[in-house]
Amino acid sequence: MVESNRYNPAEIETYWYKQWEQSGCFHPEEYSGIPYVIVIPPPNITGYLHIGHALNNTIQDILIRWKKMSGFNTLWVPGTDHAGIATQNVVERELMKQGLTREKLGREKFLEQVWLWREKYGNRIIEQLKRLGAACDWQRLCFTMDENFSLAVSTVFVRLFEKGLIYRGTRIINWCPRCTTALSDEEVEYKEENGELFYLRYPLEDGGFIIVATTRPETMLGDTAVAVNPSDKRYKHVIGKKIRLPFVNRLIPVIEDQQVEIEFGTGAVKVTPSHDPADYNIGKRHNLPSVTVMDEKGRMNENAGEFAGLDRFECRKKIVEALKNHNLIEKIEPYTHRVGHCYRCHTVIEPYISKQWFVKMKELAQPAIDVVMKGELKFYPERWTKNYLNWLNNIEDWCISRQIWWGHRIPVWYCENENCPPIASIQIPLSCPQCGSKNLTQDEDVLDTWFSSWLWPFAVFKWPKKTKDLEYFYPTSTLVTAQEILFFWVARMVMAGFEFMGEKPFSAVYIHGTVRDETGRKMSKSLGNAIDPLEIIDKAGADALRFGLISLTAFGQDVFLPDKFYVKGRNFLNKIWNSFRYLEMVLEKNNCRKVEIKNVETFSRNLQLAEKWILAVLNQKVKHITECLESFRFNEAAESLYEFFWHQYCDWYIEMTKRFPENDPYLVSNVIPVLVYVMAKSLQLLHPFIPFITEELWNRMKKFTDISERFIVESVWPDYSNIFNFDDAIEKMEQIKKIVVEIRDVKTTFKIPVTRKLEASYYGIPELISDEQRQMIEFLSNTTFSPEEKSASISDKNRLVRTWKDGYFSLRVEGILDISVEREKLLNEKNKILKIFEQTEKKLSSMDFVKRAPEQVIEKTKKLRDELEYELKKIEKNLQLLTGE
RNA sequence: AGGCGGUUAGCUCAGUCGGCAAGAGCGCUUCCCUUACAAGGAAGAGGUCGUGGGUUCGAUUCCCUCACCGCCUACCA
Repeated sequence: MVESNRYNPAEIETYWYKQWEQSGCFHPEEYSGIPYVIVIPPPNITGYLHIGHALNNTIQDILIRWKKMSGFNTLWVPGTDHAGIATQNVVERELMKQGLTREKLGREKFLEQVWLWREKYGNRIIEQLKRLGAACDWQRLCFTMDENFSLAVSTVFVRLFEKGLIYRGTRIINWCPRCTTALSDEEVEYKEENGELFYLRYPLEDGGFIIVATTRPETMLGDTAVAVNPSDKRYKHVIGKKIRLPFVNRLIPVIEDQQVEIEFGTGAVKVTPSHDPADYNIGKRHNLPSVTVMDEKGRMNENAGEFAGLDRFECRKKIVEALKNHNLIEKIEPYTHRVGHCYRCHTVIEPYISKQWFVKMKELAQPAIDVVMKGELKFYPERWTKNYLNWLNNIEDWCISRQIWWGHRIPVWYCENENCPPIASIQIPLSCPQCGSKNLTQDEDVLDTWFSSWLWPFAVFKWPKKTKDLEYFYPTSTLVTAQEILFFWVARMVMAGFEFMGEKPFSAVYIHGTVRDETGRKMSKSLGNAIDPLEIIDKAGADALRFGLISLTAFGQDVFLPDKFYVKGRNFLNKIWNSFRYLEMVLEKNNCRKVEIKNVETFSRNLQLAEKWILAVLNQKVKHITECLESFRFNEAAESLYEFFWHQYCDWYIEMTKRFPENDPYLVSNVIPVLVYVMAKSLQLLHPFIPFITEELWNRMKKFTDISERFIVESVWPDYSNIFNFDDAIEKMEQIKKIVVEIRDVKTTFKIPVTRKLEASYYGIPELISDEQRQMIEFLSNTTFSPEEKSASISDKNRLVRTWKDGYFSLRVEGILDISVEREKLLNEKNKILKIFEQTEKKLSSMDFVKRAPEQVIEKTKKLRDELEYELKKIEKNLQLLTGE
């Protein structure tokens, strides 16, 4: 063998990916057959491939490759998301290094910079997906800011606007003072924080105090009331009285509101309609004025009097100080509470009153609820259904305007005449339909990025154009995603699918787990706990990464990745590689030119036991693997294949075939074809999981087989076949394996190297009667067997006897045997089995059990009892033989 | 506060309909560089399946309690 005995993935992976891409084998052009379609959850253009992407895309790749091999016309549409806020932040940071800001540049120049950045880095993650092996159709690569996609976005906006489902309104929304934009409710992340609860003494106009509790004393400057619960007796006497608000000297009333909790704090709450969503509601109910005390950057504004100009947190300190000086703080308690943060920059969110665009969601949500209720759209695992429905049933309107520049500009124009209604239009309107004025200005804001991604499953096919792609590939089949974007994205896609296509966007949603580190935290760069998948690809190859990831990730379960998780995959690849080298060697030694594996008939006649056995086991695997894939149990499939290939095919079958001399007729006519056939089928079954090595080896097989497909992914997925239904062969082989293990065990017990050939004789062992079986046992246990006529005699220093069924075998050993080792071992074994035996006996002697348990179980238990009994007898006998007792 | 998930070998995880003598990989012990593979081979050790109840002939599996870990929803300032 010239080639390395270690598998080196680097070159092979690069080579094959290029071949796949150039051949266009992932690019369906025909609109025939049954389509199987996946749209990728589009990663951000700012993104790097992280381990979560690796898992997400490996799963999609497995599905696509398996379905393609199963005869579907498969399509996996890739693409990226423009990620408005995230991308704008990244580019702004770049600019900052040059001392520039977007304001200095101006909108147009700034957007030029973003596009430049996008050209340069926006496809970084796409290239990384290729390294993972993703079978995407790159010719259909899509970007949410493509011309077509933008058309889809404005079309959707205008349609919803005209339908009255989009409106503009002044409301309290989530505001990020760092990104200076509004956010939707979903874009706020709540984190538990250790803060303080301040008890403030608010002076009543006519003397005395009322004490209110707050976590945000700086907002007091915007207070317009103090509220108490109407049934709170403590405060009955102050209702309607006025409070002189410190620092700003405003007179504010004490009011009653049901919403106030009597139990919390002092039972009296300060009301700041401008800076708290709950207070906003109280304000609305009582017609309270709103006083905004901060600007868009989170700094105190002119309404904050002496505190104007201070940052909100700075102001908090200052105001607490000032309150203390005026003896207006009753007490301060430590307090943990949940604080909202911007999901893009993690700045503390400020509830803020502003004019924004909203989508009315209730009506849109209904079909998305119905389709799941009817079972026409299913979640795997099923439990997500509840989360999904719960969110949709309690849905709030969606704030879609963002005060940033990067994104789809809101397709609305305002007439110079303020009395004219806003004009929503796909094209730039030339004049105001109301007054005819040509002086129109477009809304400054852009749309939430998710307002484009919710159109993904049909916009990728160029909707609203009526394309062939759209007609044939929509609706898609399976969506593979993580739980984090169930609301952000999945639910909204379902709504959009019904609203604009009149049909669900996919019928199955597989939600996989989140990859976490060993402490249970999400892997993320900022935490510094991330495993970089690219590093692993460099080190061990994408196949190793994929295999490790998949075999550790159970159905919908989160996974804590240990840092060496890829080792299993790496070692497995090496095993496959070397077993293949062995095959090549055997073929060469036996001058095999062409093995016909396509026509099973050619080699499946007159098979001996071992060949029947491995084919039968393979046959069972084929069925099992397919079932696993159908139910998203990828880890089980991967594990099962691993076990079969390594521990059945390599450990036993290949080893067995080594007993034949070169050019043995049966070896050439049957064994080698079976070896090659099982290899080929295994490669196919493994291909969705580890595409690169299987492609390489598949192609190498063309030299000596009738394999002709260009790529393994174009071959046909193995099918269960009745021809290989050799159940009895499986049973017989298990017996043979047992004898071999028994003999090896004797060798190990006495520290005899496996390599040392032992002479042995036997009596009354049925497995040793057939030539084939005897040869296998002799070969695998490295012994020579000759029959004995008489019954067993006692073990002695040169001979060790072990019973087997009604017979025995005895091994001749040179040198001294330490009988005590064997004795101890047997005694231990005996104790262990005795316990289980007694349990089983007890079970069987119980009337209840015999009466109520199903027949099968009773049979099984009896069989177990008999087996244990036999084992015990065997050990007893072995002990006797050993000691002569 | 509610909902969901988890708790199985030293570590990371499997375990479908209740019927196992409870599995894997890594790690560990002993022996072996046997011409496919030391990223390997052979033989092993290691678990009262988080706690306490219940249902059942039988529970790691189903039900309830509690404990701890994690996640997701929620306007208690």
